[in-house]
Parts: sequence; C-alpha cells; structure tokens
Amino acid sequence: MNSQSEEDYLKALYHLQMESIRVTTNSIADYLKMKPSSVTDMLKKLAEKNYVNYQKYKGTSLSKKGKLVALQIIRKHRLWETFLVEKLGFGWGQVHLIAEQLEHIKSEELIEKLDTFLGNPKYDPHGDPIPNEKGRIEKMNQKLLIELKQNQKGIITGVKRGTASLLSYLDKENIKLGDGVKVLEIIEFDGTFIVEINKRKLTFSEKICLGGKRLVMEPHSKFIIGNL
Amino acid sequence: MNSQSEEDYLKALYHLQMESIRVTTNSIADYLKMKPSSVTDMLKKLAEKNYVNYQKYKGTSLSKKGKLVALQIIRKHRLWETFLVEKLGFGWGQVHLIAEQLEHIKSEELIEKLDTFLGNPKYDPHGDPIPNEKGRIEKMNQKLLIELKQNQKGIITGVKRGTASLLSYLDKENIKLGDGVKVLEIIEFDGTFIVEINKRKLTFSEKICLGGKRLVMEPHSKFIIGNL
DNA sequence: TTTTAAATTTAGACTTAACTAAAAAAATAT
DNA sequence: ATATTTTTTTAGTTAAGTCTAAATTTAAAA
Repeated sequence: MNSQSEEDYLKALYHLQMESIRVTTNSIADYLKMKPSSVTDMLKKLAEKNYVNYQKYKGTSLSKKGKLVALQIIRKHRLWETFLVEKLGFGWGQVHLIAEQLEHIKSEELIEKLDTFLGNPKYDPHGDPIPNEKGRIEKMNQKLLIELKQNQKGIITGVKRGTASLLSYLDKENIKLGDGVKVLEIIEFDGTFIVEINKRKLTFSEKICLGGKRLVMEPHSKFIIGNL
Repeated sequence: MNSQSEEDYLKALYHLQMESIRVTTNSIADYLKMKPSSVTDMLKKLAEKNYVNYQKYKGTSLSKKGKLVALQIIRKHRLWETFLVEKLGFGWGQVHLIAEQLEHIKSEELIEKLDTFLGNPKYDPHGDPIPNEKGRIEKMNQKLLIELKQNQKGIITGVKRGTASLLSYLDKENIKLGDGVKVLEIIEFDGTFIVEINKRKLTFSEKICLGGKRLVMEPHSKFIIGNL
C-alpha cells in the first residue's frame, strides 16, 4: 500500500512526463510546492520500491509499475471529478481540490462501482480521458484552439492546463464542454482570438489560448477543439 | 484544521461517551487499537485545543466544541455510508471501512451537496441518525429486540454495535431495514430467539440479540425495533 | 578552459503520531 | 491499613515526510 505522499509524487511524475521527457528534481519540487531536497528523498524511496528509474543528478522517469499506479490515481481523480460535476452539481472550477483528496481513498471495489454508477464515462468534465482499470487511456482526436484559422469551427472538448481562475471564469461565462466555437477574427498584433460561443461574441487573449511561456516551442493551448 | 488522527479520537470519544459517562484512557486505547500512552499524548493535545476536558488520571469528556466536531465527522460518515449503499449498491457490511476514509475529506460544500443529492436522509443504512449541519440529532423511537416478548412484532430500524461479520451475515440472509420481525419463541434455557422475517423462520442466539458481555447491566441488543 | 551560476544531493533538524519500558497514581484485595 | 494489582502517565525511541544549510555535481558564461 502506498502513502498519500508517494501517490502525489507518482501522479506529478506522470503529468510532468507528458510535457517533457526529462523530469528534473526541481520541476517536481515546483509542481508539488516542495523543496528539491525533499523531492530527492522521496525519489530515492520510490526508486527503492521500483516505481521510478532514478539516477543521481540524471533526472527521473516512471517505471512501468510506477506508471500504472499513477494512472490508477488519475483514474480515481477523474472519476471523482465527474461525480462531483455530474451528480453533485459542482462547477468546473471547484472540483480539483476535492478530487485531490478523494483520489487517495483506498478501495478497488469503490472505484469500480463509482465507474458503473457514472455510466463508464470516457472523459472527465475537463475533457481529459479517464484511464480504465488497466491504465489504458483512449485518446481523443483533439486540436488546440490556437491551431484554428479565421472562420473555422470546432467543439470544445476540453481545457488544457486549466487553472482554477480560468475554470471559474469559464463557469461564470457558462461555457461548457460540447459548446460550439467559431473563430470570427484573429488580431495579428497580439494574437487575440475573437470567437463566437453560444451566439455570444467573446475575446480570448493569447494567454488564455496558449498558456505557458514558450509559445513557439510548446504551444499548449488552453482550449481543445475536437469531436466530443 | 484538524488532522485525521485528531478526528478519529474525537469520534471515538463521542461513541464511548454514549455508552458510559466516564471515558477512560484504556477504553479509548482499546477502541482505537492503540497503546494507552499514545492516547494520553493525544488527549493532552486535544485538551490544549479545547476539544476535551482532560485531567490526569481523572478521565476525559468532550467539550462543547469537541462534540460539535465529532458530530460533524459522524455526519459525514453516515452520509457517505448512505451514498455507498443507496447509490453505489454496496451491502450493509462493506461500507464501514470505506466511509471511515471518506469521513475525513475536507469540504463543507461537498457534504452539503451530498446531503442534497441523497435527499436529506435522516437515518443511515444501519438505522443510525444523521446529525444535521449544526450537529443536531433526531432520535428515533426504538426498542431493543431483546425487549420483545413472544408473539410481539416490530420493524427493523437499525443494528446496534454491528460488527462486520454480523452485517455480512445479515446481507447474506437478505435482511434489510424495514423488514418486519415477529418473535415466535424465546428459548428460556439459553435465551435464543426464534423469529420470523420475510416469511422465513430464523434463529438468533442471545449473543446476536445482545452483544457485549454484561447482559443484565448493559443490554445492548444488536437489533433495534422501531417505527421506520 | 576556467570561472561562475544553477541544479541536485547530503547531512542534520523538526513535527506528528505512533511505540516500549519504567514510574507514579488510583483502585482493589487482603 | 497495607499490599497488590491495574490504570495512567512520563520519558525516551522510532518512522515518515518535511525543512534549512552546506556540499557537490552539472551546466552555462566568460
């Protein structure tokens, strides 16, 4: 049985591995808001348990075993988020912190019954895919909003890197998964998108559309357009 | 914010206070399966926080503040148990361990929304009352099975001191809250009850009917009969 | 290539919540 | 009323997971 803390590290590793191949000690520390020295300690422990491949100064990666555990936590997290939004009526922006606690509840049977209760959903309320019991993820055919040209249309199927404040904003504007988007205009000067959603004209700054700093190298758009 | 451990102690205190006025260090240790010395440490800490009235060698009682916290944890526990049974289809006997984890999830809003989702239930699946947000408990008019005489009838509205093995047994025999009970015969020799439930004849040993050791002084019957 | 800066690890300390063993207090029995 | 037993507390230890400060390694700049 793994501790809550171990699970947090494995999950962090998984998310960081999505974004860059080499996961550094500092990036984990940043992500988990801890000091690098604490991270080193835990990495040693996880390596001992064969959850990660760790070599001093060389960075870390999840082992097969570690990845599976990470995916199971992510499965729990996303199922609980779905429950909170679909059944309890929480907004997009409110569920993350609660799901962060619920994901550590230990019971195989609970999670399988929850999955059934929710109707075996494939995607969570943010449009992220829910891994199955074996850790398999079904990827959606998605594009980033930034990739759309003028007059092109799409359907919102997710929000990438959604911070609490962005998600609350979307809640407030009543923008949901499944809503159609049409790009009315892209202002060249600053990359602002003017779009139509639910017959309303909205303006998204480049920051909302892209998130992160290195626009050209790693264009992670906040909005994902695809077939819901 | 209280730790999981603190919450466990407060809940234990509450339950033990139901059964006897003076709660001793050893009884808490027994209940929580810990050593008395550990209990002493925690009691000091809880006294420091004004959750308990603790005086060396003199026993402990919950303060008003501590009782409120305990009742809120019990509220959460019982609402989650209701969810597990009503919505996810767990059996009576399976839910306790999971609810024991879920009761520590921190979010006022979550628990209020869960309450609404469940239709503001007054009693949990074991027939125990669910405290409201303010810690108020609505008591049911209940009798113990042992109090019934031959040929008297009742409705099962709860199971007192239900151990996992008893609850599993009841699950297996398909005995549920709301089922009618008629006492067919009481065997004087060993106090065995022969009852009819769901048109089936069943035999309950005195141990099932009473639980605990001191039958005369503290007759805590496992079954409770009342108006559901 | 040497120097400087940044990233990482090590060493040692702290906190929480448990433990064991021994001491002290209270309850019970003689 | 004293001796014995039981209960409770104290003192010191341990493990997990964090931290700070210092040392070491790697990466970047001059």
